[in-house]
Amino acid sequence: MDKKKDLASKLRSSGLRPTKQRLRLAEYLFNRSKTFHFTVENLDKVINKKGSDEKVALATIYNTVHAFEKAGHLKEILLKEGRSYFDTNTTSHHHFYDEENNELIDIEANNIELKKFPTPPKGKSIKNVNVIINIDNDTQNH
Amino acid sequence: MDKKKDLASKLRSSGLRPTKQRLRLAEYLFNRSKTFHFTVENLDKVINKKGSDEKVALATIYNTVHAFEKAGHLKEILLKEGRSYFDTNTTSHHHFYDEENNELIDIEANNIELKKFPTPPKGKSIKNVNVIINIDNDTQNH
DNA sequence: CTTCCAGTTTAGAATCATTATATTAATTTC
DNA sequence: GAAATTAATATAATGATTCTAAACTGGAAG
Repeated sequence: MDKKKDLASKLRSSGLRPTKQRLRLAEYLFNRSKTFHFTVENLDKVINKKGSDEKVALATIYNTVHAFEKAGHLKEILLKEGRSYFDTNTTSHHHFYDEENNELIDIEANNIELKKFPTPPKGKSIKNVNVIINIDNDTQNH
Repeated sequence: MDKKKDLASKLRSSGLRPTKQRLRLAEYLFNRSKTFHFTVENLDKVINKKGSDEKVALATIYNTVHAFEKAGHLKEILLKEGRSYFDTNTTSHHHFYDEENNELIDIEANNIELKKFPTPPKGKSIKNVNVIINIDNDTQNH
């Protein structure tokens, strides 16, 4: 199957040796039709669920996720302190965050437009813009 | 001096007993002309710098900062995982974040306006919007 | 093929910020 | 003021993440 080969070259062209573990994680993360959000804890649970063929060490999952992030295949999302969230959608976009259900929903970049735009301080330029819209149940009005 | 008295009633009206430690922290945090950003580590260093009259336990600093946050006197800012940032500016506003100098700069809410605005999922309403604009040195162009 | 070795994986220890615990101290209430 | 409640403290515990040092592997070079 040539999906495996594609992954291997994706890794290679990022300067990452396509090891068994990286391919396994890459396959889980990238061989799907829709992008998604996850934590390292999630990933560990899925990859190392009981009965799975071969375990991948937690340290390797951390290493790999960071390597993928550095290579631009993942984006980190800052949501709450104490836990890192990652997104396989690496295009410029934003998020709804539903704290109730601990759920993240993508907002396409072109669905948010900053009308006014502040000038960055002298000598600095904008690297990226990060919008998180926190949402609530609106049943009981506060 | 009636600043102290003001602080005490500020605490009391938030349901917080004006203890020595809370007053000390409140004085440091709120009796100043400009709002600012800090971490618990910062605060601990300043409050418990050697030679200071009386130490405040680190746990108390955490408790107090959280109590102040809950009472609406502080806002938490999510910047990088692993460390919480707080802001004494509790009005609705946004931030530039200069990762180079690890510096936060306020952007007034009315300097950013979302032109298009996505509709939140059914049954949900917007609680707050959080914009962080990451900035870079623009000397060497990438 | 075999050898070799830089790059990887691994288990477990270490770290760091934060939170919990259990005791002591300070405030408010009666 | 004494009792009751809330807060402060030192220290231990936690939980996510990073470090370490040893074992392993992919793939380049013979």
